[in-house]
Amino acid sequence: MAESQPELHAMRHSLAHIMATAITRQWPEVRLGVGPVVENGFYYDVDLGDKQLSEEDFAAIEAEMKKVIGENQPFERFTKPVDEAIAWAQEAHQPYKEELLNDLKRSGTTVAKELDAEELGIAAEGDSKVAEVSFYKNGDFTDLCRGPHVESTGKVGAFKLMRISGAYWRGKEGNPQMQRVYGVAFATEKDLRTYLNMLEEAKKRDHRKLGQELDLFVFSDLVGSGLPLFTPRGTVLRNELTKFAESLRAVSGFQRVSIPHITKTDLYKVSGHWDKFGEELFLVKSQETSDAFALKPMNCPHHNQIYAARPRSYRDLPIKYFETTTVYRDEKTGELGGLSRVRSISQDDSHAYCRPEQVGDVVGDLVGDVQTLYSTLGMSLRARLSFRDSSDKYLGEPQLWDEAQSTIRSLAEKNSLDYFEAEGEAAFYGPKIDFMATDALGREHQVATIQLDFVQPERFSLEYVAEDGSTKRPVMVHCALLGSIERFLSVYIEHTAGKFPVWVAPEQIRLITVNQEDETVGFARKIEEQAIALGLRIVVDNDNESVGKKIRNAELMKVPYTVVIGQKEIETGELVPRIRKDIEVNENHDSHTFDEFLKTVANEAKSRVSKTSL
RNA sequence: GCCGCUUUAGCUCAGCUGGUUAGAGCAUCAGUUUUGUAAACUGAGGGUCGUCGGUUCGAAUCCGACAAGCGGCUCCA
Repeated sequence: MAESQPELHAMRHSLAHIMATAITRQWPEVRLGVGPVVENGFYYDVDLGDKQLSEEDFAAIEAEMKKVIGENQPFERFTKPVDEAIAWAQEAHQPYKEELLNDLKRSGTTVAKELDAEELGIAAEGDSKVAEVSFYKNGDFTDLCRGPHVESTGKVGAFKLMRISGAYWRGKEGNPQMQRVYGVAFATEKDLRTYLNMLEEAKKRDHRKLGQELDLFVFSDLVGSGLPLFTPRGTVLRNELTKFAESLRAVSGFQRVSIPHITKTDLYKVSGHWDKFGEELFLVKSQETSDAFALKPMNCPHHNQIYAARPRSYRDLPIKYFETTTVYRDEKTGELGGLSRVRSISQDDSHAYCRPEQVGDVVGDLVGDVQTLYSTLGMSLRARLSFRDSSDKYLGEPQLWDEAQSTIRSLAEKNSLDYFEAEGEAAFYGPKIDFMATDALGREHQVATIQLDFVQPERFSLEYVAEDGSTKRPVMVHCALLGSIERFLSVYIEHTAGKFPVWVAPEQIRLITVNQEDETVGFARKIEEQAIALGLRIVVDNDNESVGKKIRNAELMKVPYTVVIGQKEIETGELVPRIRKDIEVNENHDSHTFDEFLKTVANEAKSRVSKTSL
């Protein structure tokens, strides 16, 4: 979905100016922040003092924007010496612009990230880094701007204002809060409609909505925000996905371990997490001892203690532990939402301890597992190789880093990953591979990750005895295939729109009885028993409702196979299954005996085929 | 945590500018019906209108605080 055409970029940028023009016409006292292009559109940060914009103002702003567009004002570029520009900003009562200009003058950039925190917004003194700055003018509206723009306001394609939100000036808490008005924009009316339709579709698939409709999970005010409770159906979903992930682990030689969900806080003082993530810890108080406890926010330190419990030989390595377990993080309330961001995070977590020369094999296996998992789920993958840059924030021996990074790079080649390298994205403790999965709507989500860790083995003094009798440090490899299972479910529910393939479907077959007579219900029960014996998830619907109504209910619950049972089926022992539309059927299901039908479905489930077209 | 919006029955929603016993559809329950591939019929139960406080003769309706949800910001080992 990346839009990279320079023209479209210019259109969006110009629309930001046009919106600022429109807002300035209506509220001349407006103080403007920045108005950049973002994915799919643009925004402008505005400060209207006491006046709070709301979405009700959109109609008026859009109308005014259309007027500006209709006026087809040319965008004129001109430059001013930087000091004149500052004077202009002061005169125009644009303090935010003035601040930007001062940054430009002093540092040659306005990018907050590139400026030291204490430098931000300080008036410039002495020599200027830039001599001149550029402006764009359309009609009466003039704005400090690097450009580029379209020729004139008439040439901006199609747009729509979308929403409004609070945003700190320059993203810094403590700075004045501005209002950010977002719009989307595309080259043509048609592209805009396509995009809006995609949003509609995404809304229909929203996992929170489907979670409610398909009875997958709930929240309770009494339990608390960010703590999802999984219903029987939702639990099936979770379990099938984790079972699959776990089965891949077993093949790669991981051993299952099991740890408590709390620990003395001392553990995190040793690991170093206490200082870095202390605020995210849920603290637990003992009424018995004076020790301070915490709910675990990650599993590695616990797993490390299993490794450290006895001397390890180079011959034992790699030692690989895995576990599907839940960690708890006291996320800020404003960050929580559906299953995407929760406070109880289940992970299919693993830690492998290996000799440096084994890193390639260990990571290679994991990369293979990630590929198998996501191709089975019908999602394409992209990998980001997160390496270090030249700064000194990274711990561990540089030589280890270099070797590991080149190992990772060659693995990416060998596994023909669709990858790119990102310098400076590594964790301070080691390089990593982050996987992004693309869903059915073309949205990309960060999912699995494989991280090398040179630091924790050091902190916990993890060792093994080498061939020559010396003591050495193992390298640790963290990996979660699904990542956060809750977040993964949110992605997967939206990817499939709730039409789960047979192997994950909470209910695979629904039997609908035509009436409630003993003979009919008895027959259905017998089929149910057979199905259960084959490991299938089946439900008999013998409610006192019309067949049409019961079909409808099964359809709404997106059950893959529905079978109506009446006199005909009892007499012939054959059935005509009703098959959910997205399921591609190779075999001829038309005239099956119940026995054959159940076996076919059981095989489909067992082989984890996803014969669905999403 | 910050800004804005929202919160009425299990679900989806109505309830005009504060004024008598707060409504609907679906769901639930009961009865009738014994049903053939996307909604049978009749009836009943169910809400201290998110919570607490305030204004008022009177609050679902106005104000405040808190909580939860939503959209963003920020953060994300």
